[in-house]
Amino acid sequence: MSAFAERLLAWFDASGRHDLPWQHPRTPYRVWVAEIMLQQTQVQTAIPYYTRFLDALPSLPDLAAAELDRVLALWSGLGYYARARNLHRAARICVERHGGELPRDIDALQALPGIGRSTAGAILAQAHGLRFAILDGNVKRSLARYHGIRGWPGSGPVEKRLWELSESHLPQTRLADYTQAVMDFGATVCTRSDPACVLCPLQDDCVARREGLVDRLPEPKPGKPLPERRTIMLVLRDGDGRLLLTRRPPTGIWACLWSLPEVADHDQARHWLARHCDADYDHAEPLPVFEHVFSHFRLHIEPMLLHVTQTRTAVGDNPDLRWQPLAALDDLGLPAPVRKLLGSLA
DNA sequence: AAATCGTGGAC
DNA sequence: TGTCCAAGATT
Repeated sequence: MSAFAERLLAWFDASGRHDLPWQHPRTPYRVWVAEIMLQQTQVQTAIPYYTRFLDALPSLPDLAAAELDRVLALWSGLGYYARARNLHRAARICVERHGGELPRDIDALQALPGIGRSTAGAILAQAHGLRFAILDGNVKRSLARYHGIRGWPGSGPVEKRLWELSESHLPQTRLADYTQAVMDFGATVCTRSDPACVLCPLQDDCVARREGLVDRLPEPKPGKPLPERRTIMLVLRDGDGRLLLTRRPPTGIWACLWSLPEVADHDQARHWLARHCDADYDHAEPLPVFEHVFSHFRLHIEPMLLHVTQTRTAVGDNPDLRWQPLAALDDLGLPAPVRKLLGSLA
């Protein structure tokens, strides 16, 4: 076994995390949901969502049988909602083609929507003890430092090299513990800023440590300026404390979530109101403008509050439009800033 | 290969 | 405050 794996396993036994929710019991379904939920998401952020999700949908068949709206409601606030849609779709595929279980075959696993190479490896190693590597942000950072790898880890050639290194360190046994160990190590010792090199079990062989490059590796992603966009959100309220929501299209930002009607300008707002509820836009009350920042653009949101009486006209028989009681917003998947905005109305 | 896809933590 | 980026995948 490589010194890398041997020392990490010893470190894990003494200092790793052994009480994370998905470790007890460590079933394939529970590991799978955790791995998807933890993509691009910190452990601390995911845990409350995870416990709520497993409480509501404790098994894969439960997930497959659930409505997508319910799954998105459980995911609401976590972001990257394609993860929830793919999780739901993959569960139904498992019920149809794999006997209601997650396949153990790496190719069948990776063929499921939302499961890439690293997530497939993490599931097989943690749930079944199989000998597959992972390459998440923790492992990329740790290996870039340990081996002194230059370049941004997200670039093609560097990522290819890191995959080779990750596989080269795999032990022959204890794959579940080892996989948890490398992630714990990156999250708690070999951290992005101010890593605990003094406590590091790998410090004697770490190239970055030896050459004084710890704070320069891994190299950062080339930055780009954030484009700015603006939108007007219509907050339509009826006399019974209900709000008019619209289901967003199946592609693009916040796909399939329920949100407020959006228009580009005040002229479009008048047209929208004339078509749906004949409310008087001149009586609209501008609420405070606020910003919401995505990974790839910044959105300026201008909410306009209106009181509506012609509620029947507004909905018609459009299934993507509904009046939702303020007290029942938890039943639907809403974008985080929309949930916050509507929550402050009460 | 580069864009797209959320939100919040941490410095 | 702005900036980076976190248990990445998909197109």
